[in-house]
Amino acid sequence: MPNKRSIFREFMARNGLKWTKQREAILEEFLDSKEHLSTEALYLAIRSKHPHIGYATVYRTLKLFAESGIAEERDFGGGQVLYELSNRGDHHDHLICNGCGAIIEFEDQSIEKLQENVAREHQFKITSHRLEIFGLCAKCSSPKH
Amino acid sequence: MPNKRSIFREFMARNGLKWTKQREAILEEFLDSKEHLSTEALYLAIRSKHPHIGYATVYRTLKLFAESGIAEERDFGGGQVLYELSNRGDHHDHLICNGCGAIIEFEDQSIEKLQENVAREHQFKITSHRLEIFGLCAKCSSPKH
DNA sequence: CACCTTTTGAAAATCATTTTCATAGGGGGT
DNA sequence: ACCCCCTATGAAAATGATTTTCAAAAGGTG
Repeated sequence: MPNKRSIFREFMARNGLKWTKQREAILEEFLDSKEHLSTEALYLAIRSKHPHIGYATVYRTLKLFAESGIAEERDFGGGQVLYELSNRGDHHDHLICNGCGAIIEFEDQSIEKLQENVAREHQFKITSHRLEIFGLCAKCSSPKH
Repeated sequence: MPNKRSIFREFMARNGLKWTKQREAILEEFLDSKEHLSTEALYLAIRSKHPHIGYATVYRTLKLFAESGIAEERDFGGGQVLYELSNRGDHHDHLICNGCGAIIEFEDQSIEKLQENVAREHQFKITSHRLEIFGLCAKCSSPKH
């Protein structure tokens, strides 16, 4: 099980891309952080340690993460694209709290199966899908809040 | 079954908003057009008949359609928000062809049920959800293309 | 170590969408 | 029908996320 660091380095090598200290710093920061973060959030986190790294570089590097497969782009409609570490193979979907912004992941094979049925009925070849459920999480829907 | 025209007019009246010729023209054009269209597409369609109507007015009016309930905003991630006429009550989801851009609607009660189960497990209160399946439609995945 | 190519950072450019602001126009009250 | 007040409109500027430009600064390969 190659880790994300080596997957990314291999991706870079395979595509004749260079290993720079900026990319390394951004990778480390990304791997350390919790999931679902915006380019802006990552940029700000990195800025404290590496004030010289520019916004554009963070954007460009996150795109590379997505291309290499170690990260996935998520557009939950908040105006900003979020990136999350991809957990090889297994697909998951999201519950998104409109109250506190929490993002809860879940996996449901039955739903996946039913989606495949729907696609089959339409002779549609699936390449990807997304299921997002919006609402209020347990905390935000409790009377105390 | 009040039609969309009257629903919208009532919404306007109820909120002290005015009935203008621009809004009427935009409404008519919107009701006439096929579903899932961008503000830009609607603006261009209207421009031929009403060259005086501005881009901003189309944006503002589409937002009103969404607020009034006669239309729904959809963000399929193509950079532009699309609007579709809302078909009373029933929820549907989408198959989106990456080849020709076709958007196929479908409804599946079993999937909805499973979503409710997932939400219940997380004590999550659903307000809305979206399920989008991306891939190739029958036409685009056939060998001839 | 040289050289060629990619990368970087800052600033400018894009693109969809929103806002500003001065003018025009609904529509309720008279 | 006329006023008057407030909303609506259009053109242009503003916004905000993301992308591109471009000259200067490295990778890394031979």
